Amino acid sequence: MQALILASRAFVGMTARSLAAAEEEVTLPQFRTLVVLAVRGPQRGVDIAEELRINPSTGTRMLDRLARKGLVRRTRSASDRRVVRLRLTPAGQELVDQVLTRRREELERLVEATAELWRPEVTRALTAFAEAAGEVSERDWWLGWTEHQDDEG
Amino acid sequence: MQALILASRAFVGMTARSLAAAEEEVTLPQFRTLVVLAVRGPQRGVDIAEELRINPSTGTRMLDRLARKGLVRRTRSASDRRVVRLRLTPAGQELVDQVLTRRREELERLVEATAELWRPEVTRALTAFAEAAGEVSERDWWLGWTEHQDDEG
DNA sequence: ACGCAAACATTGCACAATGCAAGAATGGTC
DNA sequence: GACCATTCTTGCATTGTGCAATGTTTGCGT
Repeated sequence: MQALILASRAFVGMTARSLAAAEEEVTLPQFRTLVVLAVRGPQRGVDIAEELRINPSTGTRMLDRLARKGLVRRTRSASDRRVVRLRLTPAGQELVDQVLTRRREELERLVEATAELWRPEVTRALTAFAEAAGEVSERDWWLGWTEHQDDEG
Repeated sequence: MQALILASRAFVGMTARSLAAAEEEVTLPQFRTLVVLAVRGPQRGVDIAEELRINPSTGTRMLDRLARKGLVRRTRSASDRRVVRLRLTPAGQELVDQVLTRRREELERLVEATAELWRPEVTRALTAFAEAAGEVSERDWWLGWTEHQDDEG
């Protein structure tokens, strides 16, 4: 169990490091917003807010900031003029791509370095543990980190 | 590797749930501050700030709020009148105790439920993984969660 | 003893993130 | 057409955050 805690921590640390690249351009909540748009495609404001579990008003202002930075674009829907359609600009897409690519590379490197560890009995044990520990939703998972999930020190 | 991701997620979800009890009284950063005081004992403001990796000014105001809630107490040091000594009030101590106790119980329940999983080869694999993934500092670990590390959905 | 630099806490300022409540615009229904 | 629901936005309040400046105190060197 202690070993699992250690391993979880290491895994999380790696995820946090792969995010560091983006933190000069956007904050973590802003990046999460971008990821929603990258993963789900153009969305309505209300859908983004729901996805991120934030109040729509918070979403509006988050998107204000992202639009100001040139990372998302707002367009009023013609079919339903209440809704605002949000989508990534090329710059926003690129930012997300960079982080996701980096993360994937880190993960691949790690998989390669530890391939021999993942024997069936190990993965069986982890899966059983996950079941015993209970369910956590798929979404939100890797997005839910604070800036302070870092190393140093 | 996928299994480890799952297990990590489950573990984190459990941690987040054990924090939920406190979230009606204090925010997560506030709770982290309380934990520092609980774990390290009475501290100077500057030490708390360093421990939490925040600016001292942020710490001052965080402690303002906690003092207003009656969870910490400030006393000017007599030996060095520059420093302010912070310590938990009984209410603050109790709040931390509640959460930590709950977390410990959850962990014990989980250990018990999964005891047979933790064979030597499993823990060996996890430890090796942690080493390969790189180091993350001991402190900050379980404190570094946002409120959004929840389930539902 | 004096002065000066360092240490510590705080305050001022700016900004991001957040929720609730209210409002404006639009769409759909009866 | 009246009414209600949906969608977004704005106003207001609060927390969390950092940087810069300030005030107080300490310690050191001369």
